[in-house]
Amino acid sequence: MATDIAGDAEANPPLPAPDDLDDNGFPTAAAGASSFADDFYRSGSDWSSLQASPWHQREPASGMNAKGGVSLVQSSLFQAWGIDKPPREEAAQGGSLVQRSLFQAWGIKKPFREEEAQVRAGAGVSSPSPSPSGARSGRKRRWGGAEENGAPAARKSIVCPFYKKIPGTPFTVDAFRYGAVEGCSAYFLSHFHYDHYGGLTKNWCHGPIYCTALTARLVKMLLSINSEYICPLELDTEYVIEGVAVTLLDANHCPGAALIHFRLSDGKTYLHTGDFRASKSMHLHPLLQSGRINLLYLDTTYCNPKYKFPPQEDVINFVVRTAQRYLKKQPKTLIVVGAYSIGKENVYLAISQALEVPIYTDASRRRILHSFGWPDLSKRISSCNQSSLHVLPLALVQHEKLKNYLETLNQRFLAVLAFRPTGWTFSETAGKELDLIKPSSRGRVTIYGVPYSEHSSFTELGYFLKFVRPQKVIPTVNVGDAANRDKMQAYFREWLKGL
DNA sequence: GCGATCAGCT
DNA sequence: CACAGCTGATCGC
Repeated sequence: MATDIAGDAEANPPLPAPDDLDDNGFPTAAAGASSFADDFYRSGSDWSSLQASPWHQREPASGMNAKGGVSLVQSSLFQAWGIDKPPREEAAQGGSLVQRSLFQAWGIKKPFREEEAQVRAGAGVSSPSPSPSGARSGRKRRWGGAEENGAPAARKSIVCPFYKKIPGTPFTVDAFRYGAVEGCSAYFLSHFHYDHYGGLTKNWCHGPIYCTALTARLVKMLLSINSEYICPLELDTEYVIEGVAVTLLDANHCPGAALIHFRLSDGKTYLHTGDFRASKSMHLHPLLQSGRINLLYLDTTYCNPKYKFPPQEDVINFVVRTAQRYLKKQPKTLIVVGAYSIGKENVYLAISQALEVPIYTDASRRRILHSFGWPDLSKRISSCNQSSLHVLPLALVQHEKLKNYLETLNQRFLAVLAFRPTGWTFSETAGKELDLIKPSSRGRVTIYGVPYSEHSSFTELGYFLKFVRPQKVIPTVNVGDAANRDKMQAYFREWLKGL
């Protein structure tokens, strides 16, 4: 059979579901709303090979515990496959985790959901938006905005889009802004960036949140989520959750970011990339080498040939060399790296190591960075702003603001050299040499935009798809625009041709 | 007054 | 362009 791609134009529409569950195991939404299958087909795809029995009728997998929750079936896949891996901090102290109920380990008193504990209609999801697919003139999707006619829509009125649901399971990924999602009893968080955890507040009460241990620490620390909802999972360790084998893999994105691998009891395997940068090391992972992926949820942030950028290592070398050059010319130069809450750590860590200077940043970021538990990073963090390396919010990396910032450090520095690491500024100079990057200078402030991306480039996406050979692909980014969806689907088709 | 969310902006 | 937010205004309590 030819590879099916989400969005195939000549796909046949499905028969209407006979009851309140569609043939992928998702409850059909309230009247007027769309089911997973409806939305999937509407986006133009053949869904026929993904039939799965409804989740609430399936037999639990053998590893599932009596309470219908979670049990650990293998302590580590690396262990199981005889691959050497250094022990992680949590794993080292939690050896007994393997045998114990994870509910107990996480301090959960009772399972969140028994079979009948379906989300009540109207509990958190009110009547559906008239335009659920939200094609909004190229703007990023907004949630819960007032619709055109009449009174402002109730909050949380936007339903969870199908591409955040995992068919045949009661799972969603990065779907926290829709209140209680019908049929969902386990909410996965791929990584701690706002556009993925948005909607998670201290009042969260819709079900357990599964994520990596590092992400779990951030959720607890910064969002004040009741810790009984937070379920940290070790990387490369298979868990059985609601009868589905789940494994988190390093996503090579920001600290704590994970790919999520699902193996259903009927043998279907799905991979959700969250946000990721495809890398060679992923090709070595046992779970991605063995067997085919039936369905791939793909981070398509840069799924366009105009996005080309070098390996992160090359960019880091460029940044370090540039910093050294400026310091030689002017020893009283302040080096600034712009960054969001988490991500880009390796850029300033490399500068810190090469120049042998500590990393200064404000107290809130220091707290976040220390929470990673990375000794090489922690030991270089300083609370003294006399260091010549500062990490600032990206919003501050502008000429006027850096000029003001320099003045607050009265005379300690005479110039500022700042870096904005991002993927998309490089689209213009695509294919060019790093050394051709021209900084923007104004007075004593020099700013370099550098193509340091934590998402896959277009070519890396191509390599990844050819390696994974998914039967179907669901893009998860830039899906608001139909023309763009079609373009991406054409790329997928081309990459997978003949595989 | 307070926390959550929104439009606008980068 | 569109990353992953940030700022200031507004909403609901």
